[in-house]
Amino acid sequence: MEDALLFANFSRYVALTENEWQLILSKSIARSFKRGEYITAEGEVNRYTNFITKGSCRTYYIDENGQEHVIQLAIRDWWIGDFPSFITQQPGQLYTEALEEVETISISFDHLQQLYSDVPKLERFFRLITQQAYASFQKRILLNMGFDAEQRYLDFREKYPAIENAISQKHIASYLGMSAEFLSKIKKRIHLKLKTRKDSL
Amino acid sequence: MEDALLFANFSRYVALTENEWQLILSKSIARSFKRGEYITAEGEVNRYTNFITKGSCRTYYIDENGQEHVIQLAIRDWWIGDFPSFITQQPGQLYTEALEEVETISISFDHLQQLYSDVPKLERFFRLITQQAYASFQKRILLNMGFDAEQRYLDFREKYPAIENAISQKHIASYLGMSAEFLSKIKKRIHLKLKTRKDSL
DNA sequence: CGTCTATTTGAATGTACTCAAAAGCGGTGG
DNA sequence: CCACCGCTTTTGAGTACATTCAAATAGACG
Repeated sequence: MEDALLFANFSRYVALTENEWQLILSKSIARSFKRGEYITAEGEVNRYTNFITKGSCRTYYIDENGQEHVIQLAIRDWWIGDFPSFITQQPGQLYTEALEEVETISISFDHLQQLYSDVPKLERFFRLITQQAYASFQKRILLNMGFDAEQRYLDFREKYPAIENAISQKHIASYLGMSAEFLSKIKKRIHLKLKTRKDSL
Repeated sequence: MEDALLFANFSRYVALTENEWQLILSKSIARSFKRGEYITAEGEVNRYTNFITKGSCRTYYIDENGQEHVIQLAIRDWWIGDFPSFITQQPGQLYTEALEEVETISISFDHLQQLYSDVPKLERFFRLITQQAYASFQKRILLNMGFDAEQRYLDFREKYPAIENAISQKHIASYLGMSAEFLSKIKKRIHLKLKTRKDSL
């Protein structure tokens, strides 16, 4: 039913023929996860690349002190998973948790390799979205190094308003590399600034 | 002369025929840079993807306060450039500086697009190395969030001993997201720890 | 409605930074 | 061959941004 969303996603980079699209569909499966269930888990091989058609997830890892760190947040129309594990087909380090009822269209590693051969455009598609993801990771590193917590939050809010509404501040704070308490303090500070500005007008 | 190094680099992921290899070579050019010259610069479109055959570089950006932040360090047998600018062919934000005499084998964006069509294996190669680079960026974000400055330095030293010898501590500190002074203090602290441990044996 | 989790707030603390100055190192020219 | 210059590294003192811990409040879900 949500196939159209996936088709539109592909169409941003490649023009698939009806045959190619049907071939891809025939190798795809629908999966669904309840709130709190895991799409990937530490120590397990991530066998699927997952396109979210409904719900939201967070991908995180747990450091040696038991602390969770959110690597990625994702909502409808995004691809999600433990990418390093998927491409190497080795056990991964990341958990991907459904933050609510989640539905995906997923392609297994083996099917994807087949599809790369049968539908070369798909190889192009994944090269392009990986390059995009790489570029945005680079921007994120850049952002984490050059900017303080408040600026990082403002940038995030501007870039992903849809995520800010869908996902709890706790996870957003972790994604932004700060404590939940500190994010709360930042938001207060920003409110005060805006109010002060209005008062002085 | 250093073509063999590039061929070996390709061979890590794809098996090229002699014809394919010659085709790639015919679209490649050798470039060289003196110490201090720029391979990419802010505001310019990065027209080439560059494979380093000699020397070392750093890729950095300058934030709004005029501070430099090293995104990437690279030596012989690595690919370098302003990736986001290259893939979009839009003006970039990054400087790539030759830290000493540097030689590269470079392929222009246009030639590369042609080669993707003529040599599908090349599209596979770049998909694979981009995925690798993506995965390593992910690890870097993970590392920056979960670990303090000392642990990040120790991890770096273990992972890239060749780079630690080739490139000044100042740039390494920047790459690791800390001030040069602080890296110096960390190194002293590590020495003291080792000495103390020896003394107590 | 009650419980469980998320968010807010405050106080004390710490990690890493800035600034300034001294010491080390490498290259260049007299 | 040595002296000087510029750049990198080291060291110390003071500071700031962000954290941890604890407690109170608010919100979500059954």
